[in-house]
Amino acid sequence: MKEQFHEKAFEKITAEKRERIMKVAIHEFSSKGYNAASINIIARKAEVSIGGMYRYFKSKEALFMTILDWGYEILEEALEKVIHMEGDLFDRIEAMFYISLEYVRQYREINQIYIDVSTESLSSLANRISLKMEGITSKLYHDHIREAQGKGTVRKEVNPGIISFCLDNLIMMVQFSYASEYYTERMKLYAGDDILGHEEKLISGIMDFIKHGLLVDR
Amino acid sequence: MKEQFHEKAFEKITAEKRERIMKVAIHEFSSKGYNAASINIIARKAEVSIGGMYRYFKSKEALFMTILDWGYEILEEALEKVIHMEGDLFDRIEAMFYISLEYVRQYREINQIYIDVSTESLSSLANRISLKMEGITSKLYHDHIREAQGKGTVRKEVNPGIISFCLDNLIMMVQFSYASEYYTERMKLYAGDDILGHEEKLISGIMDFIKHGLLVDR
Amino acid sequence: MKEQFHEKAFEKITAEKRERIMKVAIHEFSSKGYNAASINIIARKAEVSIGGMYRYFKSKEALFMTILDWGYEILEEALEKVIHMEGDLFDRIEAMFYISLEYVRQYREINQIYIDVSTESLSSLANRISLKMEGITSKLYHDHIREAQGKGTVRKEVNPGIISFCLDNLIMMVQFSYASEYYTERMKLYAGDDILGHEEKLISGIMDFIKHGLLVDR
Amino acid sequence: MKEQFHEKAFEKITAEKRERIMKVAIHEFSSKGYNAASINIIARKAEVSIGGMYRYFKSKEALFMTILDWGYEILEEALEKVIHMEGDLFDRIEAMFYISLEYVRQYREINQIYIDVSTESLSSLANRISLKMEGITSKLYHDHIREAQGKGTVRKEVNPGIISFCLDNLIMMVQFSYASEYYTERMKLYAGDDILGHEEKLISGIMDFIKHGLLVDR
DNA sequence: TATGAATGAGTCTTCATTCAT
DNA sequence: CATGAATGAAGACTCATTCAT
Repeated sequence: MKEQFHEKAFEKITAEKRERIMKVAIHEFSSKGYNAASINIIARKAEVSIGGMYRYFKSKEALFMTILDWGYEILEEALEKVIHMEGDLFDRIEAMFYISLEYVRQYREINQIYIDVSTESLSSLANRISLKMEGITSKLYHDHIREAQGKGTVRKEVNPGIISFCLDNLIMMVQFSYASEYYTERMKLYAGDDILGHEEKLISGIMDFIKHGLLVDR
Repeated sequence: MKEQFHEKAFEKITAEKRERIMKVAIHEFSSKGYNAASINIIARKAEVSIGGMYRYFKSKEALFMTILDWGYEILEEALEKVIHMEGDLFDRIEAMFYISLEYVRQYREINQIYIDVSTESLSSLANRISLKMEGITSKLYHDHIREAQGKGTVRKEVNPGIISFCLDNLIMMVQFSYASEYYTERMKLYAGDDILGHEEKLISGIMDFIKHGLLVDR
Repeated sequence: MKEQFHEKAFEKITAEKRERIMKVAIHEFSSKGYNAASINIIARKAEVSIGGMYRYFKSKEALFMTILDWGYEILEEALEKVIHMEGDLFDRIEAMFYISLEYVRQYREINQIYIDVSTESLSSLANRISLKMEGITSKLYHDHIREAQGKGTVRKEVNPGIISFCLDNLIMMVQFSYASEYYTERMKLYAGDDILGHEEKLISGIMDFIKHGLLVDR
Repeated sequence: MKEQFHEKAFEKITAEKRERIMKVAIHEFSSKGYNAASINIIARKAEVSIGGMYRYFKSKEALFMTILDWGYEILEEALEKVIHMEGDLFDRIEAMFYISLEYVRQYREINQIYIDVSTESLSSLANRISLKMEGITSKLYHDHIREAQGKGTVRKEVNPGIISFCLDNLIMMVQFSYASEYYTERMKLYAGDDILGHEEKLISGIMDFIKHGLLVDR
């Protein structure tokens, strides 16, 4: 039974209105951050009365959580594909890169919000939700690394935990780099100004690094 | 000629007072985030008059920038060691990990603030400052990777830009993982609960991955 | 022809629903006070639609008045007994004490609301209702004091008006003392912590005082 | 060391301003009750900025408590006279009536606020303060009743606790009757419409009742 | 008749900034 | 120079009441 952060009233309004509210709210939170975002402004921009807003969401936090949750649901769906796909460890990792990229392209603002959430100041509740997802992917990496070690393709000395950490770091940073302007600039600084628009090159470069890092020496 | 974010008056007060203000401000910004932090509270806690605060810093933003700047100066000093150290690429990378770790341990709160800054919502000016540093390290990686390729130790196919990006991502994420509670939890999820306190193991695991990822096949 | 504060619609609903609304409303008003009480919350808790609420009562005030009225009706019934009982002045006074006690025990929350009403801030209309009752009892005292003076049992110098006032004050304060926590504490301060549960002692002590105060010297 | 409910800043402003704020606040609280009173309105009427208000008082509650406290201090001073006066029990009781009357005439609105405070809904903290005073007077009555019993003037059977309770009830109700319109109406109902302006008659009537109620039979 | 969605003025409170002293 | 009093716009949130369905 899923935890709900919005009130039932939010489900009863027209899809158009619901989406308008979410869109405006996501934009407000992503561009100003949780604290500076204003419910009153969101209400005005979404052409909803303030009282209405509070019928849909008990509090500012509830609205924020609803957004986080919605974003994770979408990401979860996307990850389902990786979980059930065929192929070896590296196929999956590569798929993860492309899915992350796809996700950030479609939902850039949501991704910016996630970066915010990782901030010390945001409520631990938000943190916990946000970690749910990581639990799934970490297990995914672990299992497939072990499996590959069993098959003899990945080096025995490799520590699955530490490598999972590295892999997710690499993927997450690519995602961040496409989500926030700051990280985009940073990526351009390292990988070159022309990296934008050449994502396959970026990913194949990283995959090459990963494969050599993990595969048994030939 | 360095950009200054504080007023000259700030330089004229006693070092003790200056440090007290910085300490209190850093704590306030790191624990509450930029928006929720309050200049009035900082002034009160630092036992400085509000008027004084505004004589030292034109605005809340200026105080924030001063903190960022100060943090980067310290980091810069630390990085100087890596730039001038002897040893090969991998020695330097490893040194970077340890220096980052040392830095985050000594200046945890500053590091939390940097995480905040990478957020979309904080002014692009802050972003620019924060990127200064990355410029230096990216060049460092680039140069040494090329050098190592020249010597024949690192594989020719390796793209120095992309790998620089990967290396810094790995280092930065270790740093984040020790700075913010959120990222600490995440690291434990991937690398195991007992990773805290076993930093050499973590770093040697990552270094092993990096070396295999870059070295020519034996 | 009784003044009605509710709409006719309120009489057409089932007794069960009517009582549920009254019960919830009494609880809300007594625990939060008139201003802080919320019609919307009362509606929700009583499982009545807001629109319904406003069909039964024109306004928050009308609901409040209905409650007051209902409470007085019950008290009135109880007082009927005293009016028609046999016995002398003092029997009646004592009966008043016991009836008040019984009333406050059964309808504690209503009594708390009456305390509220005596407050300057509540509308003068509410005040008028609340005074209806006092008119009856004051006449009761007057008449019986005069009668007793006629019979020679009560001292001639006694001013019936002033003594009525005193008697009702003593009775009302006992009632208040059992209705509100504040007045309970106060009573314990004066009459001793162990007075609760020893109401006969309290009342007989007061009656002794009253009798000596009024009776002709023997 | 007295508990302070206002901020130090409140002591530093001019007496004129301080009194203006108190006067306006007392009027607002007494006429609307705690919940309906608005700090913003108080600020506007007292010609103080909202921010200013909050520099003087941490919260609405703090302002309210400051008022309560101030009222009690004045009452306390007045009661000092009774404590240190010469005369027997009845002289003191009579003095209490006159002091209460004087107090309510000078500080009618404060007295209305006290009536409010005894309401169930107001914070227990306010209640505690408000009970401080009663502690003093209850002891006063107790002691003097016992003393009079020792001297043989007051009947032995009289229970000092219960009688203290009665005495204070009678005094308090006179006070209430001059403080709130509701209680004034009620008093007129019992003691006659012409009782206003004939306070000596009222008090001597009550005193007669009390004396006969307590003195040994002659 | 009955519902409950919608409204928006108004509540308490915070805080960056200014400026008279 | 230095202080800290003063400002008031803005924020999250509540609630009596209306009205379309």
